[in-house]
Amino acid sequence: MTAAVTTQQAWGVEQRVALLTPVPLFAVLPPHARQELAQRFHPRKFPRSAFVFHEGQPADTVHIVAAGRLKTVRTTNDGHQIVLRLINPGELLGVASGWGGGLYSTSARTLDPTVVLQLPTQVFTDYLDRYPSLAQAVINDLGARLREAEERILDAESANVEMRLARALLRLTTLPTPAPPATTIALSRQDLGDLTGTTLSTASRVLSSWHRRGLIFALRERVEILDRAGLTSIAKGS
Amino acid sequence: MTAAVTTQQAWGVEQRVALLTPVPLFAVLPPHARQELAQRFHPRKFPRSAFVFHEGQPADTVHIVAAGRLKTVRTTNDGHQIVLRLINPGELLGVASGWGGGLYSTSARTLDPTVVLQLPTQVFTDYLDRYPSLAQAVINDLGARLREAEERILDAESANVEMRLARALLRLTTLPTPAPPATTIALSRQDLGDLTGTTLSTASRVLSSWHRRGLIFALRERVEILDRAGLTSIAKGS
DNA sequence: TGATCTCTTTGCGCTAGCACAATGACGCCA
DNA sequence: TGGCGTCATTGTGCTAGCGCAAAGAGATCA
Repeated sequence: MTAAVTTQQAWGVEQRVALLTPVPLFAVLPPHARQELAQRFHPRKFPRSAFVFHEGQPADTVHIVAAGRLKTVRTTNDGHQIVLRLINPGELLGVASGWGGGLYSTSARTLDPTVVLQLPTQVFTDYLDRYPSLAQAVINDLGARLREAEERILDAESANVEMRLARALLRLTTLPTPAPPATTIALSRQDLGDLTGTTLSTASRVLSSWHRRGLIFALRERVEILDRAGLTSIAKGS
Repeated sequence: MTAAVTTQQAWGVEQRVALLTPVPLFAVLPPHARQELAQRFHPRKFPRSAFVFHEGQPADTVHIVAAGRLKTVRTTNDGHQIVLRLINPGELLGVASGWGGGLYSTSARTLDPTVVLQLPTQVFTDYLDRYPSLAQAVINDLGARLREAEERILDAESANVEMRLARALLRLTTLPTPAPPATTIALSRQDLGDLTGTTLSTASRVLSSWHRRGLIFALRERVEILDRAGLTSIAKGS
């Protein structure tokens, strides 16, 4: 998953292909197409907390995360930050944001030092035209993201802060493998708040309370889940 | 837009094609493909307040609204209703809901007497494979819906009830033509509440207040916008 | 080993808007 | 034209959670 991408030079063919191989979306491409595509991505490194792009910029690039993590954020008029999506290695970014010569509707910012592979949108759409299976895979992906977004709307409009936070923690550790749920969430209280539509203070308060109750182990920029069942019960509304 | 579809019998070739012609998504198809596709849609009529499908059912059908209006809704554990999307004539439904043999994640219910054209998902994906331009159009559409959904998340998590309601009214009358904004919204207070994540009571209270202030004209199951600028100012947070 | 910076905890008052509920208006059908 | 069902209005508490703010841990770097 997190390939050994630590230097800036040396992007050999095999290395490039190796970065693309684990990406689910490109699994549908025949090997030679994947190899060709790998050549056209342009790798870039970003430090922690850097912006990969800003809301309002022309959306002319498709990005894929090779290593590290990103968040997409929007800032409201009154200075509020909302985290709309977290993006892990292997995931695509900038596909929905703007298509028809549009602008990015969010900003993208790194959570860790991150390597991103960038591709001109035009090239990507060419591939979509040539490989219907890739287009179908993209449709699949967007459909899944749309369902996630609707889930979030539901949460935001009907669940209280405790439920939203519990659901977020569970989701963040369940994605997307059907196998063993993770146990650690590496996010600040601020980011957890921005992700659940609450404030730093409230998120901190709730997590502290859960820590005291033994549901989680709360430390700096990290939450360890101790009692999954307990959180599930809170997520459902006690 | 609302073709003269009032009888249940008599679905001639021209009539079927006429239903498909104004659908933006199918504009990219060559005429013969559109004609062929028209033959495979199965038309169905629904009375007001009827369910076209229920959350949890297998998502094996793609729907297109020929006349009338639909809403997609979800009911929360505590009996709350949330309206996730309104669907007007010419729009597609069931594309994102379930793709990979999934289930509908929402229920779809008519707001008016409605005619829906139904197509097996399998047939639709076949067309996606054969016509890359259709696939691109679908990707476009999903992208736009994703941006709308993110906008709604933003609203839900950062705006107060007045702002959310004002924004909803403005959006409902602006979509999607760049031309003259409409002035009437034909929705009950309940639906407006379910659409903005508030209650019937609160929606009613706010609209009454705006009515008194001359911003809107509020009557049964209908809102007329009188002062667009005033609403815009509220939408931005006064 | 401090100095400093970032992240977190916690207290306190305040209010938006929900829950609950009764009453009133409108429209449809026989 | 009266009766009934649906939709809307409005009143009265009550509380979840925000805003503001100060003080307390961990990290990081020289």
